[in-house]
Amino acid sequence: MKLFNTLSRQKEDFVPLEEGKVRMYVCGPTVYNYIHIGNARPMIVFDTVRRYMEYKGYEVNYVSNFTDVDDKIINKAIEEGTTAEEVSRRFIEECKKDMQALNVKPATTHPLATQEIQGMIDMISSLIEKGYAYRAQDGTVYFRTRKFKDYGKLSHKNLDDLQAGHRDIKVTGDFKEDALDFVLWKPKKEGEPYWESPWCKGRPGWHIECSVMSKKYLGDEIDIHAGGEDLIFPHHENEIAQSEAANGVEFSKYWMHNGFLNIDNKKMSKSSGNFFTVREIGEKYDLQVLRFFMLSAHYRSPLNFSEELMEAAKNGLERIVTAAEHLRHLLKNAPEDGPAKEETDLLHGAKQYTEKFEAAMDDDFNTADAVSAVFELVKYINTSVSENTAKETLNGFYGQLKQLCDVLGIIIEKEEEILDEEIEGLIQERQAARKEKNFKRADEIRDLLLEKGIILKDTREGVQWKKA
RNA sequence: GGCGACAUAGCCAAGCGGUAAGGCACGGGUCUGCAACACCCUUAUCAUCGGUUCGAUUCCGAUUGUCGCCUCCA
Repeated sequence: MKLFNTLSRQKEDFVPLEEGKVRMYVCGPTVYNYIHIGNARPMIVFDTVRRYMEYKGYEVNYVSNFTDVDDKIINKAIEEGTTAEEVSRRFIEECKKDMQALNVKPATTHPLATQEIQGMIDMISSLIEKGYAYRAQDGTVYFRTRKFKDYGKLSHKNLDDLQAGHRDIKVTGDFKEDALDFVLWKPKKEGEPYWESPWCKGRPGWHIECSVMSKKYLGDEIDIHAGGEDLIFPHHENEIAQSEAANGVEFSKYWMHNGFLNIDNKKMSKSSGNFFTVREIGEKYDLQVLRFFMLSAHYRSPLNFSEELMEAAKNGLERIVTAAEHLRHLLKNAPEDGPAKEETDLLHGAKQYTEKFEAAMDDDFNTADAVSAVFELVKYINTSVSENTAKETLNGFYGQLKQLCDVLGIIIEKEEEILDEEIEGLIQERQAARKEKNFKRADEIRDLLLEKGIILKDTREGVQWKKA
């Protein structure tokens, strides 16, 4: 299995620190609102990475935080006349609902920044002891960036260029030793939540949270650290500096970053008005469609979002789900006797698609290619099965399709839905009408059912129905 | 200004040295009472210019265009 490591800017073979196990940390959202569809990309992408690792037999310890203390949360709380704690608690719950609808598996641990303050204080103290951090006269604690020799190794920047870039926007009036130094602990302002610390009443800087939570739940050294590409600098660069300075070992072996989701080829932003929450999209589409859409491109490429593309994704997903439905339908009346030789051969021939799928995923999680393997399998199945296909064969196809879709987090298995008596009766009546060639009545009933959200299909093997 | 990414059919998107996967949409057809589903057929020389090579979409250089990071935005 190869993955692209931002650190080396190359695809590298994945070799875990510990045989058969993966320790993975993904930077989670700041919970001051419903998550937007840009937040959903890393969630979906790295959930898929995790699923594939598990498919390959790794035991994955997957940690993803919620940043629940931050200026934006505090502002929201002030706006609503409530507490930051209430705001973050509420949106964590809402976020979890969205994640469930996107079929993102819950992390092994979802730590909260506010629950890990002591660990942060400990790490900051240790950094001060080692000379990597200092307390300024206003109580702010800064990281001494230039002291950390490897600073810039992830984002491939050198400090002097950074300094030059900063010159025109350099903020004066603070107590930093150097413009590049970043905040580890900041003093509270009036009305803000705060914690006691050796330096002042205040709260942690953003970067220290992830370093601490990663250390606590995964250890000093981890396999994979992931997040959006915008986090490379400064967030992840700073995490590396903090963790490696404090722990004395390499923080993360591999760094993975997803490309951005754009709207009409522009970066999504509230100020531009091209901003969608997952919740909003969910009103119009099953969020499975959003997930499927996100997997249609490579995770490192920018991905454009539009209504047209969602429609295309919806139709494509439908094709896969329909094939699965068809198999389940056939399975109800399938012959029990063992499969003929030809069928066994067909089943065997289908293995090539699983191989193609795995090859794609092994190559830096090429989900676009993996999805195409699923489509090819669907076509293969559609042309291979009929009402005469043996149960065992159908089960074989179904199992294979399901296995691949499970890796992608695409749900093809629906709970057996129960029709109510009225609808059941209408379907029966329509069948009777069709038998008598009373097609007018048959079509009336079909339209009626459509209004009730039931779509009928008359197949060679009988009537199929599904919810619209 | 510094660093980086990308440019493949109407749209989306793989491939990355040996003459272009897959999906959506469109058109034609088979099946079906019709519809839907499914199946079959049809649709590209890979931004431009140069170079390397027996051979390049795939490597190198230049040009044009788009985008991102350098601002606690995933």
